[in-house]
Amino acid sequence: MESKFGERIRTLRESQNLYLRQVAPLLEMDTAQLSKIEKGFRQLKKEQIPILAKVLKADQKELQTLWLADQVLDLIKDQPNADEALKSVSKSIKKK
Amino acid sequence: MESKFGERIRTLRESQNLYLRQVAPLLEMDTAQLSKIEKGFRQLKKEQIPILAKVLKADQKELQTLWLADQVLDLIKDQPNADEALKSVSKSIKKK
DNA sequence: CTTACATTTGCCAAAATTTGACAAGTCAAA
DNA sequence: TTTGACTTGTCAAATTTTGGCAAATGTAAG
Repeated sequence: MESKFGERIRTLRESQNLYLRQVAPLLEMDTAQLSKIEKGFRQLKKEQIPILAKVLKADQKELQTLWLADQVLDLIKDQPNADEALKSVSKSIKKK
Repeated sequence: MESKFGERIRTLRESQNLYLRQVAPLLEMDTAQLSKIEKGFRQLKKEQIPILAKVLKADQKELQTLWLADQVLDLIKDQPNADEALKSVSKSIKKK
């Protein structure tokens, strides 16, 4: 599946010697779900990012960025003209 | 709602003096749906872009790019760090 | 004002997708 | 061969998206 966000939170979790079993309940899910999230098979709800950032003592902004990049990547994968579309989007948001 | 894709196909349709009633059946939908698509309340299925490009004598690549940009824009709107996430995605796809 | 016709809007149920929960599975260490 | 961490598969529930219809709106003509 491939997920930068998932890889990152797994690294963070492991570096703090936390088990899925310990983290999952704080996000109100079971270990199976969190495992899938770390492997990129499921998405964490964006509202849960701040909670996870706190639990993992991570920078919330970093996780939000990784999370969003994963979503975008998933959307555009296999799409033609993806790079051009991205450029145009970048312009659009700068105009806001 | 705001949709570059919708605005574009409406312009194309009108410039050729076609009615929703004439175009919608070619996409196997009713006028209400196509109206919503042009106004950005609904999304055209990406598989239908080539059909529409042909009907409207438009450049398929142009429509695909507009369509994808709309999808991305919808995904990232109101998200923090959107520009940073986009940058990172651009890098990712160049590595493929 | 009435008709005609293009478009829009609102609503609801059907279809599709995502999610949550659980059970069973793998794997490594002891 | 037992234990504990993690993974995988399945299935129904929940959520989101879609399709279709009917009624509303807008506009131009008669």
